[in-house]
Amino acid sequence: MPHDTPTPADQADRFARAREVQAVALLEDYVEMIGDLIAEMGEARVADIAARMGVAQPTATKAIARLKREGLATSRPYRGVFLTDQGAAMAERVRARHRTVVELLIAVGVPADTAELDAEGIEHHVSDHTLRAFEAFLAAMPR
Amino acid sequence: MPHDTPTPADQADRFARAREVQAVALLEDYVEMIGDLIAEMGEARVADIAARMGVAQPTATKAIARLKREGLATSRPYRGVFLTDQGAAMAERVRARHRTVVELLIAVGVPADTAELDAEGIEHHVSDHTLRAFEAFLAAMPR
DNA sequence: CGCAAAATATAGCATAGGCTATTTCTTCGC
DNA sequence: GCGAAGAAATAGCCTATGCTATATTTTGCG
Ligand SMILES: [Mn+2]
Ligand SMILES: [Mn+2]
Ligand SMILES: [Mn+2]
Ligand SMILES: [Mn+2]
Repeated sequence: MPHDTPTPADQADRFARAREVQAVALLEDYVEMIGDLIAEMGEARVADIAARMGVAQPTATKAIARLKREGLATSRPYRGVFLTDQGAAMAERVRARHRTVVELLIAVGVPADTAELDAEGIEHHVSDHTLRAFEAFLAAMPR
Repeated sequence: MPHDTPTPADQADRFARAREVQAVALLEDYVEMIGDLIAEMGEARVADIAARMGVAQPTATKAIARLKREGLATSRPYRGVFLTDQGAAMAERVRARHRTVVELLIAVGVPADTAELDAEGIEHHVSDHTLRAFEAFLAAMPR
């Protein structure tokens, strides 16, 4: 039977899932980037975080407050930001997924710069199941 | 030169792009779905829109107000919702992209139901450039 | 018809995520 | 060591997107 129309409830579930993903996407991006900053510069300062996210400094401060609230980061006033074990684990996972998504896009013919641009949004919606499929596809690639 | 680290400004632009995409994603989903409802049922009622989006009815009403504000839909109180030419054109585009994304996912080995689930979020971040690459990849497929 | 039920709109509330302007703290150079 | 500059925090504002509770309008039926 070729592509049934999904039931309204099915479709509602899909949209709900997309909304949930969206709610954590920002946290994922911050955590990944804070990890990068610590790796590159030894510390993650609010000003650098804001610059890389392309937001105003108070916006970054507010996001960091949320990271702390959710147990992903720590910080003390006027000091840098650090990842908790949980935050570091998320950063690791998110970074690996980001790489895989970019590679998959390139593998199907997307130019590298476009792949990077689109991956920044796409990555958050790639489920574990899909990620494994991407990995298998890349592993099976000629070249 | 293998994958330079992007400059902070480059990365900021990528995040900014992802934020812009996100701002129109909801409109795209509503417009596509309103188009579906009109095609299937002859009209799009607020209650059906809310049910398919998986949100409360006032949430749908509010989203419809935004569609109207942005020139994508029309409606009169207590009557159904209609798409403007602009809204119908967006629905068409979004529906085609949705299909292509699902097909691409399936083509690289993602199970159909997972593909549908992930595509609902992914689609919005697929640029025209990437979409064309997907189409080319699918066209070149054996089978 | 005429009224109850269903559909829709409205009111009012919350959170996330943006912003600018201002205050407060830290750092650094003299 | 002190004062200016720089960094971070805070205050206060806005919009988008959710929600529940309630009012209003339309519809269908006896
Ligand atoms: Mn991202
Ligand atoms: Mn990323
Ligand atoms: Mn969607
Ligand atoms: Mn869609």
